[in-house]
Amino acid sequence: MNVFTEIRELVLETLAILQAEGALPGGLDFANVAVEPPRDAAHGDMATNAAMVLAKPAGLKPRDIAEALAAKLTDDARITSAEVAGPGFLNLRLDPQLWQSVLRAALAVGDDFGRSTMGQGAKVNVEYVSANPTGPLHVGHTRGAVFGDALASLLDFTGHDVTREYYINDGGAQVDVLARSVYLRYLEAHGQAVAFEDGTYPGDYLIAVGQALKDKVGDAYVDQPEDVWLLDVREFATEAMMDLIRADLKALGVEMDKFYSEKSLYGTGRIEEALEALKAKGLIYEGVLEPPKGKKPEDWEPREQTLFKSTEHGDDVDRPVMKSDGSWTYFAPDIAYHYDKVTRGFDALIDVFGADHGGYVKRMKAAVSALSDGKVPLDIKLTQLVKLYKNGEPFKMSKRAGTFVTLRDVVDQVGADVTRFVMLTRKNDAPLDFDFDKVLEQSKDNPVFYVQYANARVNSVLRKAREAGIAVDDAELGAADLALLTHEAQISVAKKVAEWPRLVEIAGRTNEPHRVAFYLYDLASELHALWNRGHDEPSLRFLDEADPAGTQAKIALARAVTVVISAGLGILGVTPAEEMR
RNA sequence: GCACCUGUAGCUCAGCUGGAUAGAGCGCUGCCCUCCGAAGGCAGAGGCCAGAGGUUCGAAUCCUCUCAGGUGCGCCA
Repeated sequence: MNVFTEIRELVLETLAILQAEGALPGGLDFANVAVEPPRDAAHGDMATNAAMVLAKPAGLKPRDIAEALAAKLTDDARITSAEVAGPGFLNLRLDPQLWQSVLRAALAVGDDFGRSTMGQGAKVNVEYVSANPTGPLHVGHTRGAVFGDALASLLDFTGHDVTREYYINDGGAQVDVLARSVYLRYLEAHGQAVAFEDGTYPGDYLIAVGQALKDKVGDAYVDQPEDVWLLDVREFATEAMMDLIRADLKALGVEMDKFYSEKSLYGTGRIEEALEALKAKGLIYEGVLEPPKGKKPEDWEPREQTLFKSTEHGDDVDRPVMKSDGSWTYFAPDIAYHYDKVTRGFDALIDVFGADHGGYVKRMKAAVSALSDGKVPLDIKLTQLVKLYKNGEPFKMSKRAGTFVTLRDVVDQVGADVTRFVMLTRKNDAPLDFDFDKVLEQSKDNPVFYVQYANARVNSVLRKAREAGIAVDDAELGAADLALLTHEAQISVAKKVAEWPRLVEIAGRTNEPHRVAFYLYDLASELHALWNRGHDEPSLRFLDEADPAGTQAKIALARAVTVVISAGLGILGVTPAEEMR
């Protein structure tokens, strides 16, 4: 249950009554009427801007509308007071039973508390990671993987039908480079001395692949020309790399619904089909592009290419789909891939790219807009760079990969849960500092720990209550007399719990899973604060063996907090900690 | 040159399709453990929300321009 939408419904109904009675003119648009938690708790439990939003179109003074609305709202049992304040805010105080019912709802539905039907089952495709199959995943991919995965979970939680998808770039020149690199390792496995020149991948991770190739084909490819082995080795190496990547993703707890191969678009008419679709709309032509300004046009020569008129759909310049030698640019299969997504019937597409692909956003949006006649929205989320630190010092290099820090380096050192949480404590479009020491620190400076600690504290109370013979299973807590929770510190925690369903919808609407992480930190903070109030006011301690009924009520509140923490961490893909070690 | 992202406390960052006196952590100052885990909590100091215009009842939030940082810009993906 979302108490904010409930009260908003009440406000809208009341406004309609005022209209029926002639106190408000008809034909008003209520879309901008909001019911929100006030910034300052002293203002009450909720506030609505209805009077201010409607004053102008209604031709009335905000305070007059607010007064009329207030008089009627207090007729509802849930509203204990309604006061007009400031420029026309209406501050509402709510019956404490409302918070009690929220807690009971949380205990009743568990991890599904806050789940929303907002998305109405819309089919959404979230494409993320999509790293080239040429090596292990590195930190940059890790952030994209964590972000995309949490976003997908968030959308699922808000009522969307989500498909998690990985696009395998196995069709371009980079997989030929991979094949040649593996071939060198293969020769090496046969005892030959090899040199890794520029344009090959020297990483250690290919040694095993070269060996595996030897095990498979023996010496059949030794000292053979490239055209004998290239296709086969490419296939073999790509498979090996995808196995590696799948294992990396698994180590992070990411599971894709679909892996889509770029290669499958070639030679099957799929690219041609997609471009025909654009051509039918008059968006494909032969032309010559202007040279880019500012950049040294050293070897620039005007060339006629096949171009996509992306400027018709918001891009800055038209983009080539075919090179001057007649082969496809990388953009062409990408168009075909997105065409495929559109024809699979998705209502919305989301691509998660690294920030270095920012220049690619407009053309991709233009392509999807053109291919779907503007019907399928494409949102592209860019994840910014991750800067690594250790002991406050910049950290780099991995023996295993040669030139970059891998996903495995990170997960092996700090664990998947910490990696995931930390990478979601920043907006996707802000750079992220990741300090190997700090993320393992056990202090409130470390949000992962802080949230997990709150969860562990509650579990500790639950254990002790059971030892004391007090019934604290969710069903029993749900039946507890929650009216005993009268202290403002307790109500404050309950209110924070009640904000969860609203927070979920905001995060889902904006495609911003980081909001969940920040909310969880706030929620944990409320719990810790209440916990420490027990020092000064023993009546606030959760466990009081002399007062089983009060204890049940207080533990019900604490348990509701962990229900939300569990639900929130579930979206982030993090396992709640039962106890700290 | 152009496009996109970013600019909020000394530092690192939140800020809910525009709302009331702009928040948190770190650091700094002072408090709180005979008491469920002090791995915590409370209080205080600290701001021209980069700058200038505009839109409106109301702007950190939307628009325009300027400044600063980052990323990218045909025959690499």
